[in-house]
Amino acid sequence: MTDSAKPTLLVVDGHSLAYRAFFALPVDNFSTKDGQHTNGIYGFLSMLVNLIKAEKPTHLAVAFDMARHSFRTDQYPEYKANRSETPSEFKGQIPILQDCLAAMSIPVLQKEGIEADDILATLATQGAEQGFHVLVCSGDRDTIQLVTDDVTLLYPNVQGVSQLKRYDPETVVAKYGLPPEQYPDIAALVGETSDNLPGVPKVGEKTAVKWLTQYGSLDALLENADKVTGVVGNNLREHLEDVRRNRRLNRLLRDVELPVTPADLEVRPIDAQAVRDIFARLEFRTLLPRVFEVAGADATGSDASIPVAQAPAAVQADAAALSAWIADAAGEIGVTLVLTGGRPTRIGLATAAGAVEADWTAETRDALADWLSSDSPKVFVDAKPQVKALLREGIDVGGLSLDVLLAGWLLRPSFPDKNLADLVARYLGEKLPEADPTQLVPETEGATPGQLSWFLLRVADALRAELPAPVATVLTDIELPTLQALAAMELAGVAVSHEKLSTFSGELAARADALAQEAYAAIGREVNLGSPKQLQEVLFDELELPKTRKTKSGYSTDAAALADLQETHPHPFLALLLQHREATKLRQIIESLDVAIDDTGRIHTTYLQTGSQTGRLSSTDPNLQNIPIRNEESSRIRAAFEVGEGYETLLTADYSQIEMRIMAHLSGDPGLIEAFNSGEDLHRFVGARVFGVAQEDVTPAMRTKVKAMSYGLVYGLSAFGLSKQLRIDQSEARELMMEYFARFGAVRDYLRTSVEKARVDGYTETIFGRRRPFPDLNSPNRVLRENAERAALNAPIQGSAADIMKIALFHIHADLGEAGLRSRALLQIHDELVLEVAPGEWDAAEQIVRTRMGDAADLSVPLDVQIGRGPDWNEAGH
DNA sequence: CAGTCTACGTA
DNA sequence: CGTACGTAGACTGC
Repeated sequence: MTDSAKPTLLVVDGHSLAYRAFFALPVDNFSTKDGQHTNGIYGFLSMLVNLIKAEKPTHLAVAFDMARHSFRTDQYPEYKANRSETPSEFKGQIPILQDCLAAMSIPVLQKEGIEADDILATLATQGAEQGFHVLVCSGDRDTIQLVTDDVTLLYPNVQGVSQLKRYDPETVVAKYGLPPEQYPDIAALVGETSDNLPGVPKVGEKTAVKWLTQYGSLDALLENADKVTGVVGNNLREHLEDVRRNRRLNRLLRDVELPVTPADLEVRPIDAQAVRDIFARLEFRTLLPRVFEVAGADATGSDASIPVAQAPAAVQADAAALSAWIADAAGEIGVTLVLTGGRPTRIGLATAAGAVEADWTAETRDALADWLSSDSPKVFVDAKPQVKALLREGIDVGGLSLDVLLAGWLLRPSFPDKNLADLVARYLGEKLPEADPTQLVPETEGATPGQLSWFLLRVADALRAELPAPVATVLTDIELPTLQALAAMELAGVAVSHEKLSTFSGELAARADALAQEAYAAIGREVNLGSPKQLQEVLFDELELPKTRKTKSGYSTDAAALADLQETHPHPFLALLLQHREATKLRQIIESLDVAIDDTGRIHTTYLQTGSQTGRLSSTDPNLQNIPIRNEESSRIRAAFEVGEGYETLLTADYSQIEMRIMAHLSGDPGLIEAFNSGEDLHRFVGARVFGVAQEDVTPAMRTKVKAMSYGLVYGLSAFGLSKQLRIDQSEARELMMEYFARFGAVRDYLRTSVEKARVDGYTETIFGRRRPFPDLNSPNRVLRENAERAALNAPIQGSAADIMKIALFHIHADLGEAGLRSRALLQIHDELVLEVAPGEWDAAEQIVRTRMGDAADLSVPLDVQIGRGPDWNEAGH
């Protein structure tokens, strides 16, 4: 057998190489947004990928040390005792690295009481015996002893892990003057500082090699120790035991009992979906294609090794055949509507038994309309655009029993799958047939609408099996009804006055220009006021103002920082810059609204029902949930949102202090519950309790403080944060918190226990059963853990509020429809709804809104609803 | 041209 | 060192 025909076994010491990578790569460049350090993981995987690419191993494993103690420390407690504590930033990366390796289907080996190098030694020995060419990759010099004609050592250079030096027997002899098996003898004499193994004083490699050459072996040298002359001879005689101990400890075990043999380590296909998931979480973008390249997988689609799944061919049908097929079909039907420009063009239907599809024509529409609006159960993937398209066709879809995209989001709100292909890969472990858009004549045909329906039906089964009962209830009782209300709201849109917007925009543009000119004059040159980088030059170099809060690439020029500067080092430029920012920001918002107005004078946002991790909606294109409200100027923007033609007025309805009410309910705090039941001003009530004064004696300053505290609680506020927010000493903030909790102790108890419960359960839960996983609550990384704690504290509160608003919304939508009213919901801004009320319908609409919002949840405190009325959003909002 | 950073609007 | 979002412009790197 020639060498190149031999299988290659690559065994890697994961711990030592990741540790080198950890120190070689700057941690700042390798952390995720939320603070997980990834430099060790990245460096290791990067090296491994290069190694696999270069060496093309047929068999592969990575070994890890298990804990600090091993049989070596049992024999010699001081072994490696001089090593400083492993940084916790590194420790936390090891389990994640092992998850990565698992996703890449690379065996991870570790064993109690055994070091990684012993596992490498055992596998190398077995591998060589069994006809493998073995590559050992380790950062520990003791592995040199493993080198033979069949075993090559890859040893990292000092710089890090990017360069590996190859050691074969010749290289070892060239470097040390002795064959590999004698390297431990050299090491025993010289000692190994990093392992806390002292050798013979004054003896280095040169002397050790000279002696070993002269006497032939370590045993012979030790026997003849009395013959060695000089000071070093004396040292040797005085340290014979050290040398014997070193030699005993640096011998790697070659007979560790392992659950695998080299033959079991054959390279297997990676789990493409798992790799994508974990790399997404670690924010490894460039590494992903490299891993897929060496794995021979396709980075854009699913794993190449997973065959494209086959769906039964869909029967091409006409209107009559569709009607007949539906009449025959039993149970749930998967529905896929192909849309072009928001209009249906094709439809595919499927049951487990088979699929059917047709072009969407007037005939098919009529054949399907009754069934589509009936209660007969239908499953969709991403139903909202399809429901919307059907609404355009005059069909109000009924029997919406499942949307697999929503179900997938409820299961994993952090990384929702984007489409059916993702879901098929994750929940069926199959690859959805997709046409390759880069090929003119695609090798694989994409699935047809009927086949897509067939797949989505199977995904639905798999998802249902995974949905915990409370989460399934959230899906059917909250999300699906909400989806239909949202579809109608998006379709309705909101009327916005182009005239009002463009007038205002023009004024703002002029103002911004004037402010910019003044600002240039104040500093004697022109800069791009929108460039933080250029502003930093002006502020900190030219004006020599004191440095502000650090950002990733310099110092902050945000509004808070500029306001601070203005207070300590007033300069006209600062105020002008702030005003310019304000004017341009407003103008941006106005412009983005203006271009979104359609030819009927309305703006149609898109609500992302899977856009948050807490259960809230988000709004895009344009975002109508962040329309300014705080200052005078912004009321002019809101005034541009008007009641539409054919309608009488806008109605706004918002929950007051819903999150604090949920806090009162969840904590059961008697004081807070009383506060809400008393109907008094919450912050006045709380202020009176906290400061021990009568309610009428609560000063505005007191009210501000408890208000900040109350809101802060919902977000996991610290004394530090509170002091910053209120611009008071930390000690005063701490005092305030103490007083607050002395009066409202159940709140603190609730917050504590809810995080602890989440730590054990791994997730938080809203009042209605919506869950959000929090794996980082047990992270060794403090930043990560504490971030997770604050988010976990907030999730049930924000999430329950979102649930309540959704429940209110879909009931309002349904009630208005059932009452035969034309009035309709238009916007949802988390705790506020905006409706358009038709002439003569005010009383009925207001009654529905009031009742449905007030009764959306049965809490131990009332849900207070504020309703406003007016011709535009500004007036209605007051 | 795509992705990141900074800044900022809302609840 | 307070949660949850989306968007814009400047900048960076391919």
